[in-house]
Amino acid sequence: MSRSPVPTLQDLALHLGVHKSTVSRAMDAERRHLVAAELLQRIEAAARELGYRPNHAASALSRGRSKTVGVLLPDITNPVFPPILRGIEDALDEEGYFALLANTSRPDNSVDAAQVAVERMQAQRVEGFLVATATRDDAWLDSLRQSGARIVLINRTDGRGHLPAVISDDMLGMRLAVDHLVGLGHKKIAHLAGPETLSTGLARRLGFEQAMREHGLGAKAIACADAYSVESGEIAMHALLSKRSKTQFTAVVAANDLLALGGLQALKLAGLSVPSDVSVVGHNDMQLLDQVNPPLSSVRIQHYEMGFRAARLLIDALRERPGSQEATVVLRPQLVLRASTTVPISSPT
Amino acid sequence: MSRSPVPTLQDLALHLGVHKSTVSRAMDAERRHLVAAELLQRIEAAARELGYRPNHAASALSRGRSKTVGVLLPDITNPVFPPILRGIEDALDEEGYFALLANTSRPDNSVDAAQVAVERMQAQRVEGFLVATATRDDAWLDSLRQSGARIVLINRTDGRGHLPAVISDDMLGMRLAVDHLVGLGHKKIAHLAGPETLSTGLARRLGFEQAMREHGLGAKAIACADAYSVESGEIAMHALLSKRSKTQFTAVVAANDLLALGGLQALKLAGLSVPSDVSVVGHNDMQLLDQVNPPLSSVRIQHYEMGFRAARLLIDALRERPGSQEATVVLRPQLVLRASTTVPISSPT
DNA sequence: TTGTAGGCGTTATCAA
DNA sequence: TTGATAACGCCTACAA
Repeated sequence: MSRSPVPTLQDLALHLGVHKSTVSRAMDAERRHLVAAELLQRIEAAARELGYRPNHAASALSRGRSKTVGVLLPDITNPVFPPILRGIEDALDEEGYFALLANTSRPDNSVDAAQVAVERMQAQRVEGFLVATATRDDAWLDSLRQSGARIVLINRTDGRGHLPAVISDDMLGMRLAVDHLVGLGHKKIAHLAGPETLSTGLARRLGFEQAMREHGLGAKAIACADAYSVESGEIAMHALLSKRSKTQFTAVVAANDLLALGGLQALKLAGLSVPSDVSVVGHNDMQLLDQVNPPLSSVRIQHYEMGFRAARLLIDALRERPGSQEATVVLRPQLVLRASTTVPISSPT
Repeated sequence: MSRSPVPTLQDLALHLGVHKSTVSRAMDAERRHLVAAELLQRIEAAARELGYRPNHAASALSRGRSKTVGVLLPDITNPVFPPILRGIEDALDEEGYFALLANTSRPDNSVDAAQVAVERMQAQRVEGFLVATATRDDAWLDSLRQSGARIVLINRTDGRGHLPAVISDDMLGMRLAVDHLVGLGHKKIAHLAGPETLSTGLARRLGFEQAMREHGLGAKAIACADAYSVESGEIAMHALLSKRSKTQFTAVVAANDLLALGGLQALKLAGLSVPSDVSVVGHNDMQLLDQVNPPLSSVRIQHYEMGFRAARLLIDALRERPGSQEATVVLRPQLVLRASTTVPISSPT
């Protein structure tokens, strides 16, 4: 039968007694119309029969497009990223692209993990990058940009706004949370802030402060967690509680659900109950938040949509569709109310 | 300077006044020693200077190896898969491989999503497949196998054991749960089973039944959920409760944490408290299980390890390292005790 | 130790 | 509408 395990265009051509470039044309939707209808039929039949599979590497080499993009994220194990990735892949899939994924946060040499990943991706000739690594130290990102790579950021912007990005309106998210609590009657509201090295940590803290200002309230009670984790949230909440006699807060807005969860534990330990003593609002609305006790109110972010839109933006840019080039898309978050917020107690214990 | 945006071996060779095959050799760790030390230095310097990046498509075409494997899973959004994927990628990374990912469960044409994905991957000339789609209807898998593709299954085996796989010992997992409950004094134990169409659903149910048999206990109270979801768990638990006057169970083992969570809700609704009225054990030990109320005991599965080992197995097979060829690796689960189990009440209400 | 020649499978550009 | 030819960038003989 066929000499190689998987037949090539040449094999097909030989089999049919036509030239391989004719077969090549028949395989390409864009140029198929140049082939006689009857021949086209025969070619397609033969392709099916012999089990022809296009060789992507050859095509990539020949036309210089790999139909592949690099995706950089810290750790797919972090629950915010799966929906983002799913969105990315669904969008890529529609256009016949594949994602090459790299988890850049590694236990060992976390420093240049991103660098190394980028280089491997460049060897694969990815056509662009989707960067969701959310950290604000972007030395490698800068050099990547300067090398002329196409980049779309996800869930954060670069300092100077040079790069297109798809982000959530973090300021608005915090405003929604604060507005809700103020609407319930809270005046002393604390903030469990995320690390300032992360753009979300910073933006949400600023959003909190601004929202409080808009209501004419002070934003004194702020504790910064040094990571988005339950443990850090618990520690930060302890810090907040130690000053509570001064600040007298009756509600807490956390920069992240994990922090809120940690905060919940610290509150319980301190003998305070949620929401009757202290109301709590999280951020991200990650899965299973409705299963904790009490079910946690949270600011929901459109993770899937972020990924999807970012991938579309990148692909459009690769096609040089004008107008989508330098865009930054800002998605609206939404407050999801559950059982962790209520009217404030008359006076804090 | 260089004529193309990214220089090729040829460009480097010209720049240095040597032949491109010499440069090629210098770039390959395996053949670097064939190049004069001093020349090697110059080549490396020039490569850095001109910003040379190997073109993967070209080398893939030339040597017929894409350094790429396909990963099929239902949905990265399902919390069991991120650690598996992370394990896969860490293992692939070590060997310079990339994963091409496909989420095969799609809202629309879920039937042949896997087929389509496989074909796209074959066009990319993936060297093998890691299949974690856990469903037991494997028509496409069969044909894939027969086409001679290298495959390693994750978290399930095929019916006839034709394919190497990395799985968790589901029977043992259930035994751990049952042993624990029996040790506490429970005799009437119910099972919240998963869908029988999934290998894990079936295996865990069988494991449950066998474990009960070993203790001389009957396994009558079993309700099958039709999906691994909180809602299905709640429904199945309602079914169990409706017969409770007959079965009088004092403990429940769930095939999955989500089912257990749904079960928890149904129990609460029925006015039963966990663990004082009914003990509950989940399965998978997914994240945040320690945050629910009460913190759920669960059978922990080595997800990351499953992914890592499976990827290694595949790579080894690709290298035809003997002995690793047809292996099936069975990993041991572990019971993680939290607050959802205790001694049975003297007589069920 | 280095150079030469040919090919991997596809696409692009002409020419017929 | 089809065929011929030459890339694409790298690798692998083999020759020097």
